This record gives sequence, structure tokens and C-alpha cells, in this order.
Amino acid sequence: MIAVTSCEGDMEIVDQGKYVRYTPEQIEALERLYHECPKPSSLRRQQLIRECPILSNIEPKQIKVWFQNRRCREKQRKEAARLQAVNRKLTAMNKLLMEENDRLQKQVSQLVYENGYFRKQTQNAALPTTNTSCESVVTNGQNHLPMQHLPRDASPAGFVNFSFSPV
Amino acid sequence: MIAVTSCEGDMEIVDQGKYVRYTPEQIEALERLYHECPKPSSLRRQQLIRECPILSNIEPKQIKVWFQNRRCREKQRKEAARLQAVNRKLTAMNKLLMEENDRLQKQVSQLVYENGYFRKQTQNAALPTTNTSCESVVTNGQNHLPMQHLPRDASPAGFVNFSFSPV
DNA sequence: TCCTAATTAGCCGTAACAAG
DNA sequence: CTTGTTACGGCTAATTAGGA
Repeated sequence: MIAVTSCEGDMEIVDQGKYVRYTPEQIEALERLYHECPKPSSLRRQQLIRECPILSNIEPKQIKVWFQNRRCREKQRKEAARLQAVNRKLTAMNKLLMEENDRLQKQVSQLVYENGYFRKQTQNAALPTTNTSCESVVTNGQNHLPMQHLPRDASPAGFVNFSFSPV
Repeated sequence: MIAVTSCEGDMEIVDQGKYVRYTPEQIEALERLYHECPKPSSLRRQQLIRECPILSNIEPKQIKVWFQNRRCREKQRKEAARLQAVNRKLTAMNKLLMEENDRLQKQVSQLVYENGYFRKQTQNAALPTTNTSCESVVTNGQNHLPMQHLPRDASPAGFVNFSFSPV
């Protein structure tokens, strides 16, 4: 209770009722100290209060709590930032992969086309060939495709409609 | 003021010095009400207190604050979950794209190989050809590659060392 | 009518505390 | 200690009252 008036005024609340906001100067000092050492010992905390006149009116317990909350906040923010960063990275990588995929698709198309052309040439001009078959020459276990239905639509699985918002 | 004893016991604190944890029953009731309406009006909140005897010892202001905090928590959790979901989606998509890329790379390799073979056949067996050039036949503005340095390393940009942790 | 001061309500950040 | 919860100060947007 104790309504504590309200806005306006520099009321030195003093009375340890509860809930005070530290001044910007105090925050600045605390942040600096936190940057030096995010997890000071109890002893170290007492030193800080003595060394820093700005913090002299803050109780040791409050200092302790402040560092606790500060660590917690940092952790949360770091995790959020990390997720955002990973997202950006993955999005960027996706873009690259899509472009590369596109490029390769085009390349395959062209190669298939040229291949068909050459195949025709070979067929027409060189019937007496030493080739064992008119089909695929090298078969390294994969891609046993008959070479005739490739010209387009070389996509394998279905990742067509991946909404995927920009984070 | 008002130390409020501490742990243990079912102390009916009553005196609203500060900081009380609501009982599981109260939480349950509040959660249920929240599920029905996450943002009740001031009037509605007063109704709730009257209707629900479990909440009768909680002040209107506290109810208001509870709903406020509850919304805040939900928001944070939803955002975190969303990021996680997007991350999973992107990671899965990346995997698919990588596989597809790999497949296309292999396909290009094979096609280039076959192409070379056919090209050689054509050259050897059919010198008197109507072909205008021994180089690329179709040139659709893109992929003006000389066809000789493709066999491997068809990667364009540098996405080699993308650490990319699994979320 | 439009504008401006005052009140109101919600959200954000954070202090303080409890539980684990 | 960390994590989660209660509570509050302060900012901002939305609403309203009163005066030019």
C-alpha cells in the first residue's frame, strides 16, 4: 500500500517500500560493471558499492538481484538474437541454393538438348560404330534415366509451395 | 513493510503487502477465463471476481495485471515457437535443396561426359558435317560455357563453409 | 469544426521475490 | 545460481472534454 503519490517530483522515496527505478547514471555504472564481470561474488559486490558512490544508496541485496536479472535478460536476448541470426543465414543459404538449383536446371536442359543433337548426329552419320549401345554410355549406378524425357521438369520431390516468410 | 513470513504454511496473507503467489486453483481459474477471453474489459473483470469465489480475495487491479502479464507471456512464447518452426522449415528445405543440388551436379557431370563422348564420335566419324562449328550448338544467351572445364566444380559462389547449427 | 489538454488503457521493461 | 511470476514505472495510442 502507500500510494506514493505518483508522477512528478523527485521524491526521494527512501522508504524502502519497494520497486524503485534506478537512475540512468546508476544503470550506466551497473552496466559497465556488468560488462567487466557479469557474475561478481558477494564480496566483490560489496566492493562495488563502496567504490562507486553512485551506487551507495542501493542495498547489497538489490545489487545482487540486479545482476541476476541482468544475466537473465542477456540470456533471453542472446537466444532470440541467435535464432534470428540462424534464420537469416538459412534464408540466405536457401536463396543461394535456389539460384544454384535454377542454374543447374538450365544447364541440364541445355546439355540434354545438345546431347540429343549429338546423338542424332552420331546416329545419322556413323552407323558403323563401336559403341555397345545407343543408350547411356556411362552408368555410375545413379541416374539411369532414358535420356528422352528430361528436357524439362527435372524436379524430383515436391518442394513447390514452401511459403517461407522472410523471417 | 510486512515481512510476510515466508515459505511453508498456508498463511492467508490477506494483507496485500506485496508479492503473493496465486494458488494453483486460482491459476487454473484464471487460465480458464483467459482461454475464454484473453482481454476482458474492466467491467468484465469485476464480474469475474464476483462470479468466481476462488478469485474473490484478489483485487481488481491484480486481476488486471495478471491478464496483462499473461498476454505478455503468451506473446513471447508464441514468437519463440514461431521462430523455431520457421527454423525447422528452413532447415528441412535446405536439406532438400542440397540433395537436389547434389543430384543435379551428378546429372550435369554425366551429361557432360556423354556429351564429350558424342562430340568425339561426331568429330571422328562425320567430318563432312553441316554443323557450323565444333563448339556449342545452341546458345540461348546463357551458359556460354566452353564445355571443357565443367567436369567438376560447377559450384558458382562460395557457400562452402556454412557452419549452420541444427537450430 | 478543429484543436489541444487531460484522462484512460495497454504494452514494455524491469525490480523484486519464490521455487527448484 | 537459474527460472518463472507478481507488480510497478513510464511510454504511447486512443478517447474525451473544453475553448478558440
